[in-house]
Amino acid sequence: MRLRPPESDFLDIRKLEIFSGISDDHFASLMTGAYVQNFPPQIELITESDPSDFLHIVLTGSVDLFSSWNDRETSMATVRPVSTFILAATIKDAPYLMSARTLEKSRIVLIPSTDIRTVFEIDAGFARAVVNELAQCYRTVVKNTKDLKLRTSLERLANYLLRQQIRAGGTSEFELMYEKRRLASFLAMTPENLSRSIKGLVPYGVNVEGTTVTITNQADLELFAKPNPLIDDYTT
Amino acid sequence: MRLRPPESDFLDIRKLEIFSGISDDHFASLMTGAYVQNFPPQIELITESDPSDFLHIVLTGSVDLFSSWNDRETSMATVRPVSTFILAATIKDAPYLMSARTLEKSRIVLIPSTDIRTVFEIDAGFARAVVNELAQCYRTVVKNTKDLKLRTSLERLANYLLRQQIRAGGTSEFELMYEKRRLASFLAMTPENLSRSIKGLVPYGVNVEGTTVTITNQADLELFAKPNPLIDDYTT
DNA sequence: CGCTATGTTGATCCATATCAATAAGTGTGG
DNA sequence: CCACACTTATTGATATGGATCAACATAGCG
Repeated sequence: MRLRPPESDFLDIRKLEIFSGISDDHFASLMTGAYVQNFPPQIELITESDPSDFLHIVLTGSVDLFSSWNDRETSMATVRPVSTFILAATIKDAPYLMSARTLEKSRIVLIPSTDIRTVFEIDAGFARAVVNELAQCYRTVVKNTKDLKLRTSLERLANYLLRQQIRAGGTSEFELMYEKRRLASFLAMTPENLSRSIKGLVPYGVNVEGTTVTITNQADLELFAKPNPLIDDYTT
Repeated sequence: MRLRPPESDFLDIRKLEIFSGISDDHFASLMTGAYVQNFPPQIELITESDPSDFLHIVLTGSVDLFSSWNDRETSMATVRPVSTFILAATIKDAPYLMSARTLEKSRIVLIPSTDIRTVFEIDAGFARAVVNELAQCYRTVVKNTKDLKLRTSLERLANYLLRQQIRAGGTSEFELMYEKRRLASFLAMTPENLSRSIKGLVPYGVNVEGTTVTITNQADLELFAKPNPLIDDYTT
């Protein structure tokens, strides 16, 4: 079951922002303890409240981060290749705040948290990169909170579509990255409400057929959505 | 206008978690460039989207972090002594995502962001402490998001009161830390809704007179609120 | 003191959730 | 390859949490 990462994965991981400043030695020693595994879809990789034993890296596929309370569940984020997740818990040696499950067949690297913390203590370049990654994560969650607190669900949907459009390269037609059920949960609405909201955006120049989104009136949609870099730009 | 921090402040700052691992030399050099200022209440210290010129530290008083979009405004957090804010923006050299205003007369230290970034690059102990602080901040915001997405406003209020009770030392009677207007905004509700929600908690053993909260039935309140460390414990 | 901002209460409206039924995919095994 | 089961998406009807609007009370504050 335990498999060292092969060279090809190794290179993908090395290219990650978070390993940009690490010494080759320290990187090698992290890889020595690392696992790589292929998971089928819908596998729960981690469960909230569990101790954070591994830093996870998604090489291929995608992973849903979600949370539960009192029989309710909500999708918090989707992790796509190549990026890490559960970094904060690993660093703080604190329990996971979110659960994670594969959305599709996914290739995941697991690096023991103790190894991460050890290298973090002795490799200043790595520590700096971790700070950058965490600062990025923090800012993303803050933006998300602003989205939730300052916008209605229709506005959240409109801005979400504009963000996806940019990720898809700015074309007027693009595909939804995941199923509407979970999109609804991510946007803090019910599936029924999402269904109706999609229709509610037709007057602003949006058409959705299945998973295909077509922006028929970019100007109108932007006028309605009022996208703002301090909420919608996930790169800064 | 520019004032070096006097010795007494200096000591308070030095004791901050974030300066625990820093060398005396580097700390001294940060203090050399630092300002200390007393601000009256309701002064806007920073404005979202502005470049992050200073790391701020609240010595006394309190500061509200808030955000706006499309003529709406929401309170994101309250910073109380002695702690820093806007660390992520400082580290990333990115624009502020939130604005900040004093709630009361407050004594604030300002350390030029460039100085912070410089020391951060050369002082590994400081870098590690920054990581810890950021990881903490990140986890707090994640908890906040879970609170928002998984709970109704009544449940958020109930859990907020339980958290405040703990902060106040666990006594059945304690004071609300700030005005209801802003508490409502922080909890993502209107003042009217908060007013009614407070009444809505009477059946669960809560009485509020002015700013004095009395928990008359701890068990009932907890049964209703279902507090959870993965949402409500801000220390882990 | 009065003035202004904050808090409360009531009436109403609206966004969104919930419940229910149907339709449309999606996957599985015969 | 199709039939069946099962999940997901849509649509309609209704309920409800919370917002809004308006009036009044209260409390800080110059």
